[in-house]
Amino acid sequence: MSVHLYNSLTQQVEPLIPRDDKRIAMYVCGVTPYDFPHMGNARTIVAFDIIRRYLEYRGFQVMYVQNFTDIDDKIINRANEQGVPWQALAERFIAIYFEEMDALNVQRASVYPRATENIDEIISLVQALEEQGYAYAADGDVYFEVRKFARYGELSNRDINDLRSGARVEVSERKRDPLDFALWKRAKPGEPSWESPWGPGRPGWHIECSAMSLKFLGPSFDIHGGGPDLIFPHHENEIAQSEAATDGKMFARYWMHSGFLTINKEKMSKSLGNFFTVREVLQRYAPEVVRYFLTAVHYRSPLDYSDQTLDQAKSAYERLHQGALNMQRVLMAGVQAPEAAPERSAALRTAVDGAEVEFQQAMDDDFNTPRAIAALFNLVSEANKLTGDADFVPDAAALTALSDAHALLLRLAGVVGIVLNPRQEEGGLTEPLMSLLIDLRAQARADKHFALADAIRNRLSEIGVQLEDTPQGTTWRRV
RNA sequence: GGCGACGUGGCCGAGUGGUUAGGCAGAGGUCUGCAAAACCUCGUACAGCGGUUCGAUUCCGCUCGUCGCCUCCA
Repeated sequence: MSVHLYNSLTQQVEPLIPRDDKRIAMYVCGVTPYDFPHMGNARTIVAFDIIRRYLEYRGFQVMYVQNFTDIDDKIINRANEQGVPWQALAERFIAIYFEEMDALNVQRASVYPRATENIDEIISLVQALEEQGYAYAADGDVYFEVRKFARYGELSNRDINDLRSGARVEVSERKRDPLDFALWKRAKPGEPSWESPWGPGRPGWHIECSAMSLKFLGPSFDIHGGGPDLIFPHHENEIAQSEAATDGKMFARYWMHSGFLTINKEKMSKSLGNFFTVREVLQRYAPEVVRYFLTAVHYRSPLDYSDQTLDQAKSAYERLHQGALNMQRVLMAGVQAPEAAPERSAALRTAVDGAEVEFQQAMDDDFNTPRAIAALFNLVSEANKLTGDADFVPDAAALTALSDAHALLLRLAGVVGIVLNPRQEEGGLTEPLMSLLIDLRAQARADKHFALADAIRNRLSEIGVQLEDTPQGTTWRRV
């Protein structure tokens, strides 16, 4: 099987056939950096991070472009509220965006173009549309004439005549039709602006994505993604202006949209005010857990945020993490049975041999992460069955199987961005001190000084360190 | 009003025309000095009503319900 994905444009699952053999050109609408990223932003960005990672795992070379809308009403307004220059505001939140996405283990895109760095391209595109009769200037503004583009509505599956014209669309004296949208906005006094053939102004929202995707990826690039609330009008408008400007060349070949992050089953959004920022959530849950939470549900399904769903994600993540530690513990113990007993590890061997195929089949089917993760749980389960026996002493075959299982588990988890070996502080005193305490407790237990042994364990527990006695000795972890 | 998605066991969440998803929580048990971790066992779920079929949770229709888009929004 090959990679299949759901194309919003055709509303069905299709095989992914890139424009250029093993190379994939992918554009994802990024954020407007005027505030802290919220969990809804993270959901979409993580979804496309998974897609990108999996495509690379499958041997594709991915050119991944993600923009920043760094000039826009929201930025100007927020900067005015705070009394800071609009550039400084955007710069600040771009930096924060990177910090937080890094924490969620989001791989950097190939390029992060900004609207303000591509004003020339934007102006050229608007000019082209004007020359070809799709756009008209009006008093310093330039609008796209929607009714001139016959295929308008194809992505969002709408008939122009069904849209409640004027009822909820921005009404403007300068527009010929309420559906028309701004390509270029005349500058109001005091607003940031750039010189243009229509006078000083700034780009409309939609045009920047067309200009930047065409610039970096060219027409008919492979995948265009974004949040589901961008389908209409943003992506619809992108298609209209891009295809109108390129003689009808298909703009993007596959359109992909993530599902909403909801809270109490309602869409989480800034305008509803019911949002949680990534920062807030990271104060309560480890970044690996948050990443797991965002990864364990199919990217197109709604994902409900609550303490309960996060707690469940935490427990599930811990199981995977603990499973990896269990394997590692046996491998590091360096003990091997003199007698071969390959039948004991046969089940694990079978699981190891099948896991990657299961994982791939799941991911090939429109990036089905829940199924892919189930394959990881199976691996952990088989390894635990083997190492959990009190009388277990690994033979050579078992050590090989465990070593393979461990490597595979970490590698496949990594393909969907789940980190099972969180970075430990290096060069600190923690490790030697812990092993000292564990040795002292072991001695106390051997001497039947259980009160002392339990005191050590309890005091450690109070400071968030959990001791676990296993057949291979005592281990510890933070809780 | 137009368009669309969805309704799976206590919870989260895949999937399929007839065969165990997976996870969380819970109960019992094994191991352990005790605890934790781990392992074993336990839940016969697919909104309702019709239809197609030898057989439907899975296909079709209707009803009910939830949610989304139609305005800035990931």
